[in-house]
Amino acid sequence: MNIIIIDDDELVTSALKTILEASGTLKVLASGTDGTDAIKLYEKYRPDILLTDIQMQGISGLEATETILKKYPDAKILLLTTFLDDEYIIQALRLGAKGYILKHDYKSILPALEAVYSGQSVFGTEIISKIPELLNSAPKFDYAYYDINERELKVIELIAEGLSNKEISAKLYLSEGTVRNYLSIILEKLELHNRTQLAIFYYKHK
Amino acid sequence: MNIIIIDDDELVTSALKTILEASGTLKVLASGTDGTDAIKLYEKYRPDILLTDIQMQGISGLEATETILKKYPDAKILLLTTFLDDEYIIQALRLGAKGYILKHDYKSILPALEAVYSGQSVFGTEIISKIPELLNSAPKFDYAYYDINERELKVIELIAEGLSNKEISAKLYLSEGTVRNYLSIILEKLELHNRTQLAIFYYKHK
DNA sequence: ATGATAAAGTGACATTTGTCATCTTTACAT
DNA sequence: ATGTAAAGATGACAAATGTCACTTTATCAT
Repeated sequence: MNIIIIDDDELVTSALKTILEASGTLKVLASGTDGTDAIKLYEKYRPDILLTDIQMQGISGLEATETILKKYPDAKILLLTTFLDDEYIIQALRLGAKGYILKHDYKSILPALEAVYSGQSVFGTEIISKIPELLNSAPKFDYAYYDINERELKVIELIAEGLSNKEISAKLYLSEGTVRNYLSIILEKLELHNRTQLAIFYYKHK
Repeated sequence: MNIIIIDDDELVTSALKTILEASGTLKVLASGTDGTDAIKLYEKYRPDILLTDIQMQGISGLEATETILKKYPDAKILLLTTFLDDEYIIQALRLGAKGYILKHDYKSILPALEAVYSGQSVFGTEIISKIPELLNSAPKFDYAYYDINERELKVIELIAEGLSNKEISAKLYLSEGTVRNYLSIILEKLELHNRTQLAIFYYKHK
């Protein structure tokens, strides 16, 4: 298995090279210190796997991943990073990286490389279990931003359950007219035109 | 690394035992042929990893996974199966299995075990890229089941975009009255009461 | 050619929805 | 205590929505 290692810190790349090659199962073809190196070296060597840090000067590991995968969709890229950042993880999943490993989990690196080499994808257990949240919480509705208060929010939620104004008024101990007024105000704030659009908006942003 | 192997076919378990132990890095503590064995043997040996088939007589690998994880939340269970079945995959992800490997991908098994042993989760690349769909398409709307035809479906989609009957009629070159009739029929078929509920239904099932 | 079936339209109707201007009540800050 | 907001209510109204019973038109198998 031939790999390329990219990391900001040359101490890290050389340490990794030593450790990984000691296993006897792989060869480090080259190493670099930023996204530009990653792209150049990938094109030059076409390694089995590119092992790269995310946070780096200039072009990040994620940007490099995107560029490389656009040109070589089968590229196997394993991301190496210091911490679990939801944004990074979402990006990594969307782009199609084959793995996301924490640096301090150094014992995981070689097994992860082996698994990726054999065609699998490797992510931390915490990541797998968090995927549903990660993907749902993408846009997220900022009620405060739209100046929606508690009461109005309650009305929105009930509309999003498909209730009529009358049913909502009963549930909230308000008169039907009041509910209508709330709805009218909500629609204006959100720049929508009817309750159906509101329900749709709610499901798209929640 | 100590593991237990479960598979319907004893030929498979013995072959796996031979192949895997040849690596010199792991020991097969025991093997069994169904979900009951899986549970019993897991409790008896508490292996580092339980490698189990899904389809088996009696208690399936997924049911065994659920039972074991309920009692031992930290159990590392790697599922082994013959094909990619969306339902199985969803279950596996929900339950918290540490991996899902295809049997014919025999070269992946050892690396996957190593990666799981080191604390990672291993899933096929196809699975990772399909996760968004898998999680969204969980219940899936069977239009045919509800006896919804092409035209009606189109109306549903436009309502789910928040359009009014008038706008829909313009888009579909129908009269507004006809659109109203379609809606009325759709609501009856789906046992809903208004267009907002229909939009919600659409987003929940698509 | 004709009868059956599906697709589309009409008109009438009761409800619901959304908008607006205008109260009443309550709270509460000064 | 007094003025000013906020929360809630009312009533009136136009427009949109949903239901129903029919009619028209087209299609197509026999």
